[in-house]
Amino acid sequence: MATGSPRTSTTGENPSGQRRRDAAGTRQLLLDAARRRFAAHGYTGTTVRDIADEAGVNVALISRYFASKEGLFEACLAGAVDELSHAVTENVTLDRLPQIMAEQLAGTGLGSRPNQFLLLLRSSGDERADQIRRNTVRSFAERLASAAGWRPDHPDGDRLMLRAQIALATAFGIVLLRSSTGLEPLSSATPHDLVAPLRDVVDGLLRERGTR
Amino acid sequence: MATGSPRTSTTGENPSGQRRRDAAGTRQLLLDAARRRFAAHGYTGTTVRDIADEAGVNVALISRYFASKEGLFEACLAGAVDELSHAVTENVTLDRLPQIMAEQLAGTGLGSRPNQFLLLLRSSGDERADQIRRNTVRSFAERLASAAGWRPDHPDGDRLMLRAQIALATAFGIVLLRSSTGLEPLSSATPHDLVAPLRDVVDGLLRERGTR
DNA sequence: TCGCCAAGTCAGCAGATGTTTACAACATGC
DNA sequence: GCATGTTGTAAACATCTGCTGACTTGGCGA
Repeated sequence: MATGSPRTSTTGENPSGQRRRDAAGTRQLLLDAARRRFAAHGYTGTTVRDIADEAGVNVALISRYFASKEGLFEACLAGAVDELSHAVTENVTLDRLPQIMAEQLAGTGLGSRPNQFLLLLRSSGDERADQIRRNTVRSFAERLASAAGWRPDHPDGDRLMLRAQIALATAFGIVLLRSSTGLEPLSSATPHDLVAPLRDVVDGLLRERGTR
Repeated sequence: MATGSPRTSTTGENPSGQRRRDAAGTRQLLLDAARRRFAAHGYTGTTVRDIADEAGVNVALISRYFASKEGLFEACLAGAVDELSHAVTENVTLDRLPQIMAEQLAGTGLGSRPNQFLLLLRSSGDERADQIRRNTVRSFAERLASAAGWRPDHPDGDRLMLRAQIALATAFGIVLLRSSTGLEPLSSATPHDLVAPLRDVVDGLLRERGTR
């Protein structure tokens, strides 16, 4: 795997297109490497030396730029939350949801897209990071529930929220199975392969058939 | 939390009902503690001293009885696979599936039931253990697919298998969300709460509506 | 050109971690 | 009682891990 996206700078580049001394660029290299490592091996399964090596950067710079391993993890989480929140907008409709989920779960954008989801499932033991994780997951569940007509004071709202959370669980489970086991055909499924089954799941869970 | 189930022996017990020297009992204490720890914190997030302390046993006995931390993990995995295979029988029907899933996911049996599922998602880095995990997950997916009419040479069998794997992903995702985030109402949902949504998921994914 | 500060390197510390080794406590057969 | 094998304990080990402090190197403005 590559050591990360090439640094995009306008001055001081060496022949390979990378700057030799570029704080922002180095920071980003560390973030990218850390996201991959944390997502793949979890927090405790990743060492700062692993990250530094993958980024092609000295270990001590992690402490310099992120204060600590936990700081780096929080930065990764914040970035992932940011991108995901942008992808799954606040006002989703049930009709568009399966397509969005399929693209996010199996998106081919650098192959780094599913990492975002995985990060949300990786506990670091750090209380503040876990708080971010929890809030993010809850926020996503509420967006799903809203798409199904849920409102904070909805009568029988718990039932709908539970179903939204189960739909979210399906998404997380798919990412996890794809990354953690080589389960086929799921692991190689394209967004196009996933959208029809996901539509059936979403419809089955969230499409109201009366109050049932 | 208790240090595990009381040792069941017939001789040499002390006043508290526990034998002071009982290899099989100690082994079991270690297995129970390890299952809880591994499921809750993952392989790398669990130290042998954690396990030994929770079991109330000396650390060195892990090496004695299981050769290594990896050996202990494999033993945990084998036990979990055993219990789960027994719970989800080979010939399941689509009708009974939601009830079985709900009970396995939210079963109150000691509160240790969902751990089994979690263990299947915890990678140890050990190649042999990961092989067990993969094979087990694949076996479960095939049982689900079979319930939906899938056969090894089924025409368009991949489509059905993919859907079965997504159903399995839902199960794993639910366990994960329940344990990893305190997401409500999902985390407190009883088997009874889960069975209706799960039925909708299973029906939506696996119940054939013609060949579609 | 030169001084200065940011960016990067290097070695090492203190604690944690998996494992081993030597030893003590106990139960059992004689 | 005593020898013997089993069970449990304690300490130490080599290595790994996160982090730090002193140092070097490079780039930029004066």
